[in-house]
Amino acid sequence: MKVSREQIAENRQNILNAAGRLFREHGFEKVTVAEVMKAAGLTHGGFYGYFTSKDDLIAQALANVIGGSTTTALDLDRFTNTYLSPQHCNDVAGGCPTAALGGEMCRQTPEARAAVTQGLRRQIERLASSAPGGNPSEKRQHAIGSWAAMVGAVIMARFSDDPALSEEILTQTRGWIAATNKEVK
Amino acid sequence: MKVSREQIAENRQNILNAAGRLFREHGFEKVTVAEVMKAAGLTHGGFYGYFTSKDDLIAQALANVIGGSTTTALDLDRFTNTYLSPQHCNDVAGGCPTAALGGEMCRQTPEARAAVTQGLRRQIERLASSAPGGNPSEKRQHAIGSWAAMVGAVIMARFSDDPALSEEILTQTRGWIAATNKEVK
DNA sequence: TGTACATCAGTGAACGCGCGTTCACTGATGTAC
DNA sequence: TGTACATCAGTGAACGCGCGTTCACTGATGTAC
Repeated sequence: MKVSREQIAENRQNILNAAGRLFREHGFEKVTVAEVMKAAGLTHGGFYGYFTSKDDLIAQALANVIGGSTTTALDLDRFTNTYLSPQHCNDVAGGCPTAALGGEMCRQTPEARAAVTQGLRRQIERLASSAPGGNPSEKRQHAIGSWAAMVGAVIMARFSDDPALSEEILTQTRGWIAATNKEVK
Repeated sequence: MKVSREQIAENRQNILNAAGRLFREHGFEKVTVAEVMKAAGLTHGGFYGYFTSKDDLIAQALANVIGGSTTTALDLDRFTNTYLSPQHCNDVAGGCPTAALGGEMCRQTPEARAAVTQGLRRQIERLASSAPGGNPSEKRQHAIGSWAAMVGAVIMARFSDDPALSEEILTQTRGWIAATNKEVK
């Protein structure tokens, strides 16, 4: 049956949100179009009214979850602690898309890669504004280095099958980033 | 037709090597059993004489590619420069399995995760031996922090669709790690 | 404002393809004599 | 050492399932009068 304009917009957003969570949790390949539609409260047949293909959904879901975060500057110390917390590490579906899907991104369509590259640029800029360092170039180096360490640490903490090792990776990386911050300040 | 014992051992190794490369390049899901067998010079029907399932192949291919590297200590400075080089960044199929597949590892079988966790432990120990720091605990923190940064940097450099940004991420992370090393020495 | 009708979002059955897995068969290997 | 035969790794056709995608149909929406 036909549906109101507002309902269409809401359904679209529901599909994108559901896809974003499911992709982060299970990866692009393991998630089916039917699962996404069901999670959004619809049936699979309606999918192609919203997207031209599954790849199109992937690109738009990434743009949605990345574009959703604000452009506000971040406090690097606080952000680091939140990012490297056990809570974030355990919340794959609701956590950082780069940590959950970054490894698969290099195999995605140009559209999808463009969306996450834009997100990467913005993230570096947000972190650089509050990074330690005497000049913009030093700040940027700190932002890139600590962002890389955060992403790598969460990925490794997540695949380790030993909780103690996972915990150690998060804690030690936090300590390491904090140490580099102090030294330059 | 039956085949000599040596040929069996060689075929098995060929399958594991082919799988290791294909998985790193395309991800676990996109690679088919038939493709792996073809790359190893065999037909797909013989696969189940070597492995009980595709998941079994994944676990054993990971153990093979990770167990293959030696336990020798690494020079952290030199290793960092090699790891964060454009060559390594471009060689997905022959490069670090953690960077290529780390993001998908948390969704794999317990056997596969056990193999890569063992590899992670060993890698930390190898790096820690040559890491800067006054005591083993400081060395270990440096090893973990810089290893996380290397993995994260290569992942992000690979998915960025802008070569200049990729290059910057590698270079800046290299510089950042080098800076933290000097400060403590 | 009320009514008739064209539009079109959503439904669910169906299609076709590809993949993991199975199996009967083949013929080289390696062993027993 | 040579020969006959049992073994079993490899082959390729086939199976069954699941997934992305299509499509004829439905019925609520929103517009034209």
